[in-house]
Amino acid sequence: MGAPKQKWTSEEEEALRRGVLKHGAGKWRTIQKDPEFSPVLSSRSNIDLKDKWRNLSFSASGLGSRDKLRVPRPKAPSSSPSPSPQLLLLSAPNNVAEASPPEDCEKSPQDDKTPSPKYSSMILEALDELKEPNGSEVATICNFIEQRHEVQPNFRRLLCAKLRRLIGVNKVEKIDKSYKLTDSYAKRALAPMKDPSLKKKDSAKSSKAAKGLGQLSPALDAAEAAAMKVADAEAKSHLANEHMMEVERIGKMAEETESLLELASELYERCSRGEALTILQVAHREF
DNA sequence: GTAGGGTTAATG
DNA sequence: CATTAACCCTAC
Repeated sequence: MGAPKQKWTSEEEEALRRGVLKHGAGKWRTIQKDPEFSPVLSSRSNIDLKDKWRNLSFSASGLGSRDKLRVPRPKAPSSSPSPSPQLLLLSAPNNVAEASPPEDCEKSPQDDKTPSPKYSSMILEALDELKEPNGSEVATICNFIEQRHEVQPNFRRLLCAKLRRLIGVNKVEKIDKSYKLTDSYAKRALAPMKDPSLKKKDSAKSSKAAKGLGQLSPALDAAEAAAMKVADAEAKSHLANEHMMEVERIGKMAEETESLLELASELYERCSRGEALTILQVAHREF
């Protein structure tokens, strides 16, 4: 009818963010009924909240275009004072549980009419198979999948949405125009690592080291740097005794890197919203 | 009620 | 013509 699309206003978006901070992501109905947000979100359903949060999350986690601030909001400090000073807790909506080790690696016979089952698997499979160090562009992925399975004519369009979704769960990362598997996901997906004979570790981790890192976010840079250090340390330690120690150290590093990334996301979010933070606050996590 | 897949209008 | 944001549908 007369309303093609009802775009979200800054107020609605703000209410949603605060609602999630208060009640947590997933409690859409609760947020929508909360007297604090209900006036603003009256025209939105709980599903609308969920969808909007999904878009927001993907935008936030999709690091790549940080130059473009998505805050056309006039931002009036006088009328709309900074929201809840007490919060935090909610890290980012992006790092959700990605528990799916036994991801079905179904071959999906092309003969079988598989209308909906696991396009995600095909994409991950394609990315894994292509192994492009710089990532694969959508056309490549599309082509690859088309060769293995019958897909619908509008598959390319679906693929874009699918990729975005995979990025949302940190299984895929976007580099410029291309997509590739995330380090963390690739590691667990294609590394049984079951070598009882304990072969010597190959130090072929230069795949991404030599690549240009300029377009990655600082947080990811840190992750990459940590990964490189880990790899380096791994190559250097030949002593069998030290091996275990290294493993533990690596695990710890990975942990720290992850939390650092989380922190970076939080900081970036806040800065995007116009909040000012001091180094001291950051150092003491008092924000 | 929620999560996720999928579709369509809108925009660069 | 590719991508995004809002919307819709279905399974759990």
